[in-house]
Amino acid sequence: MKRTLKQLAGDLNVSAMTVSRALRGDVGVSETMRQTIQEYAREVNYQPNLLARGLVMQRSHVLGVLIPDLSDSFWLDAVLGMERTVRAEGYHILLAHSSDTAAVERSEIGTLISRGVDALLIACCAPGDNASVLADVQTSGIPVVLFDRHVTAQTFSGVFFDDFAGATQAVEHLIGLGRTRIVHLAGDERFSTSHARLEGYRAVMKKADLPETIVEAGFGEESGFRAMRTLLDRGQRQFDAVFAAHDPSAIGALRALLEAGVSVPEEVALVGFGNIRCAEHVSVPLTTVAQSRHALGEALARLALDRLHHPAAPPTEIVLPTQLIVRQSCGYPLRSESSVQ
Amino acid sequence: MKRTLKQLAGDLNVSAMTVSRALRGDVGVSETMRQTIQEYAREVNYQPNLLARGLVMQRSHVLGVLIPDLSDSFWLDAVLGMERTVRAEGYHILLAHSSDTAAVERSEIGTLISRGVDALLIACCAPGDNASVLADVQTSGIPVVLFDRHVTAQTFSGVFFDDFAGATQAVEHLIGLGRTRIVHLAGDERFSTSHARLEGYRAVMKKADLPETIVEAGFGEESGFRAMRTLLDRGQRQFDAVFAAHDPSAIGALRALLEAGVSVPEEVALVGFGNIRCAEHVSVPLTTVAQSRHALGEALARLALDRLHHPAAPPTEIVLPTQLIVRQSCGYPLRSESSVQ
DNA sequence: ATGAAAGCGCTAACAG
DNA sequence: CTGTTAGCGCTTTCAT
Repeated sequence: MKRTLKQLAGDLNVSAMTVSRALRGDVGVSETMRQTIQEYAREVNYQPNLLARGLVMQRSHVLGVLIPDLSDSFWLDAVLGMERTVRAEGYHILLAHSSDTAAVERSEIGTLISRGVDALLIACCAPGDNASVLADVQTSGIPVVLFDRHVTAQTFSGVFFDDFAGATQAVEHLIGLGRTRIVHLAGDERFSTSHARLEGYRAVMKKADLPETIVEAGFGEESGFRAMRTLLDRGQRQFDAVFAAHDPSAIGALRALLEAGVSVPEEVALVGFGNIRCAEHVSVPLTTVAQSRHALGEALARLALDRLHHPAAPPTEIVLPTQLIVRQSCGYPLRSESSVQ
Repeated sequence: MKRTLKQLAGDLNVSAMTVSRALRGDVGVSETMRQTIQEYAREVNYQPNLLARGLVMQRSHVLGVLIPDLSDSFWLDAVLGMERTVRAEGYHILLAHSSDTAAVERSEIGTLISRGVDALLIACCAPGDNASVLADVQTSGIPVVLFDRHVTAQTFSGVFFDDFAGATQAVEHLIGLGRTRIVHLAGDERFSTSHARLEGYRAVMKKADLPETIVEAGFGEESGFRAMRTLLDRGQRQFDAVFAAHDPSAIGALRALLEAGVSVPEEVALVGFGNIRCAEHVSVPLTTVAQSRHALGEALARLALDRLHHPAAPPTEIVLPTQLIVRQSCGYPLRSESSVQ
């Protein structure tokens, strides 16, 4: 049976207010009374109704997190970081996902607001379409903080990786290993991350006075595979290295290369971006640019909580560094990672 | 500014009730009135307060899902299946995770209840410790449905895979390929899944009159690696096949085998369980027992919704089949999977 | 230190 | 078809 505060009060012959105060550790209750009430509450396994509390307090202690895709561990790892951070402060996370669809994103934003979230933490899948919606939310008094993907049309607070620097690091590494004809498998340019990685590649190639080859290769393994097949089908191979904007497309490209009899890294060096779990397991362990997803989540959660307490603070962007993880696919001297010790 | 029903009513000079009815498409509102109200609501971007609605209706249209671990894509895929299924019926999911800790699990159950979830969908991480808590929840009128892991002490409704049959399939396949000295890398026996897989192995081995070798190898890659190292360190190798209760431990074992110079599948055949994403990417693509995670989620969601509408229905267990995915690690004639088309 | 009254935003039940 | 009253479970404010 679900018990209410009033029932407890009735059982103990005190007022609901006294029970409420005792249970929350509020002042104005005698020590003995508090003891009695808390003990009884535990005994009957009383659970406060947080909907009711949220209604009257106008604060649910729930943060709404909206990500593009539940099946991408990148987002989940970030959410895990947020979760750990906010749990310590008594907040919970209501997780929603947009399936990378602008309309769904809009409707999910609405639902989260409806459910009374205190702030909205969002990796926006449709920066173009939904910027104004986010602005509305912000205006209505609910803090909005962005992560990983920028929304250019407006200024929001957020936490992002230095995708540009990560890309330059990767490409410079390839050049340092003597590669000169480097292809970039670009992601979807509508996302700031893909765009920044592309720009990083271009900046380094330009500075080194090397010719740029850019192929749109999306996010996935299949599109990476197809992009590489297209490149290979052009006849005489005209590249000795590949920098992919996303690990899955790097892995797809790797498969296409190996199937075509091209040796990696001897003939073609390969670097990805993201350090997904499979990256170290694929047939040629993948060199890649790693991002600390937990750090992303933690920083974002802190930013959101800060905005909750200081709603008037100016928009703040936090930029997190990336790290190049060198494995075999880029042509480093071969050494087994797991043979350490 | 967040608007309320009453404000809308004031703006339009009608009663709150009329607005409420119009917005929910309830009967008893003239067509023109409905039009006017809906239009105005859209214009001012009204979002109903679902906390308030939930409070009065005693039904939040939120299902609480509790999983052991957010970073395991197995659970997330199942949640995705649930999400798709319940969204169509206007329900949302409040996701919580226990970090595989009994105490956290208990407290999360409490929080979910506090947040007014209509049902609890749980993959219990501590079947022993928390069975009574779940029973209490059930008694309090909130349907409890289990998934993947059984809780033996009580009878609950739930959806499970046929782990026993999956294991027999795997072991029989190895025997069919001529292997006779088959080792089982067992998971944690406290979980019904690990236990069922072990029993499946034992049943087949017993029936075939083959000697059993069982090694505890936990869930992870590292523990699988160590278990295999221990086996190999015993000197003369005494097995020609390995059936691991979990893919990660199979992958760890694979690494140990290859590092020790044992060829897979020639000298030792290997079968895992779970078909994790990396399974097909590892250096020797892994034969494994696959589970349809989305099917799990969908079946569970349906079961939960059904229990919501028929609270008195007797406990029902749904058992889902598994499927053996044959790749190279078990010694099937080598053929590239990806060369199709 | 304790209690009574009022109301958060919404809907069920009844009235007109 | 529309409005009024009451109350979901809780907390704030003001009494006592």
